[in-house]
Amino acid sequence: MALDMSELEPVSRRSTAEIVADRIRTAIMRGTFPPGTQLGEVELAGRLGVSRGPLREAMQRLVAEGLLRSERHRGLFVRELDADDVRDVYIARTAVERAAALLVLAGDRGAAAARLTGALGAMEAAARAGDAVALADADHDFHAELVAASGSPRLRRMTDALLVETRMCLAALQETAPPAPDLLAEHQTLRDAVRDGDAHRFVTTLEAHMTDAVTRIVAAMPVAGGDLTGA
Amino acid sequence: MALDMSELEPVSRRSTAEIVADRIRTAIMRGTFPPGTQLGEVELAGRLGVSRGPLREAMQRLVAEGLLRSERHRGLFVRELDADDVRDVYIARTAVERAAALLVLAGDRGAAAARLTGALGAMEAAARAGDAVALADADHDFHAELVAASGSPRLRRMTDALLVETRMCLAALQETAPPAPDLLAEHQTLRDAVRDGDAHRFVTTLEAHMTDAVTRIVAAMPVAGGDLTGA
DNA sequence: ACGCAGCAGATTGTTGACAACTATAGGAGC
DNA sequence: GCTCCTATAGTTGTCAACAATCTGCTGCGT
Repeated sequence: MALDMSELEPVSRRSTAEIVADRIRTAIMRGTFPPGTQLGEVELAGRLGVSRGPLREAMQRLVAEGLLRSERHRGLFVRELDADDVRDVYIARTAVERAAALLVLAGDRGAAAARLTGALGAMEAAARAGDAVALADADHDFHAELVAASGSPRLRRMTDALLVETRMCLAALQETAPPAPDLLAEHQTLRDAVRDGDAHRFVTTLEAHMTDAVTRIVAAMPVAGGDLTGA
Repeated sequence: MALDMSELEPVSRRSTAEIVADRIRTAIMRGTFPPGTQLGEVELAGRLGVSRGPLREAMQRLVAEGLLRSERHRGLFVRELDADDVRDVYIARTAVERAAALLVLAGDRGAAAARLTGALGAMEAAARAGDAVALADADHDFHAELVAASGSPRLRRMTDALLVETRMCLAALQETAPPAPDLLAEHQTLRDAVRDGDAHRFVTTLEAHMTDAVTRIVAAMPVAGGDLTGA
């Protein structure tokens, strides 16, 4: 692992809006604010100990990321994701992670494989402990590490946003319970493909991994226009 | 082309921050604010006829998009792009546009090819007229249309941001003057590949197109640490 | 009973002023 | 002459109050 230089960094270099945005983002990710809920400005500002000004700035940031939906003079709502959104998230993730993996394969594969192995260890531990949320965290970290290892800031930023949306889906579905052994095996295959420099195997496994996740999530989703009328 | 339903849309559905962000984004794109310039809040707010509140919200949005760099208690600066950034932008663009093209090839190729042909017409007209900025606009539109035709909102949003950064590079270089005939031929090849459903040809041409652009831009860039000292 | 005008409550959008911080220019001391 | 300290100007960060708008309810008229 890299050195921990956090002690040397200035304390308050991050703006208040950024900190507030991070807090709300994780809250949305964890399912604290289910999709569709309205976020009142005064209540959130009071709860976070800031005024409405910085909070509104943070909200605009989240709107730009696609996590919130803003209706003028009506309020801010947590974005609701339908089946098409789930498909779209995974299409984008596949595109970005594929590109990241190709960059990794052209670079330092050993270091990347080591980082992925670390994330794999966390997944195994979570799976053994039967901790579903920890498993989701480790899964999240695995893919984040993969893209981070590519060294591309833009792919990294895109993935961060997409992973948050992924967690939103999972949180809304209240633990879709993917079969842990299969999940582990697939990620192990990805790690091995990175280690061995096998691009074709990686891409094939990744695409299968993504389409599997989509079908599982979409199947567990409540039907969009859930009425049983003939139309 | 699709129907023009703009008359039916509500007048002020877009928030002020969004409008302001669009204005500043295009200004940065067009090179009105060169990279590195500080954007004073009071001056911008006065020029746009809004107060500092909405303007700061718009700024946060642009910071989230990666167009601005915020230094606490010091100000907002237009992001400066070095050679690594150029490479990164084109890596991300290649990843996104490749995925978009594969979606298009799996969908309505004819409609997509028609939209691309329209953008190609604008490129030809601009090339004939020798209008470099119009050519850049048409080039921009071509790639935007391609990704829009994929029907993926997320790929669309990513491309919008990446294309703005692309224009930033070009504007900073004061018309890098790519050979117009070659540019036209490459885009024609891309259109034909979409029309014929030739995925391999499309990807190959796209990658060549991107790497060409990178080498051309990087070569025309001022050297990062442009001192001639021995180090 | 049903529908609609008008009102009350709450929420968002905007503004101007105040506080905190940074950078620069000038002068005192060595 | 050079360095360091200080005052000052200009910037950003934050806040509380004001204005505009939407929603739900009440009461009247048909």
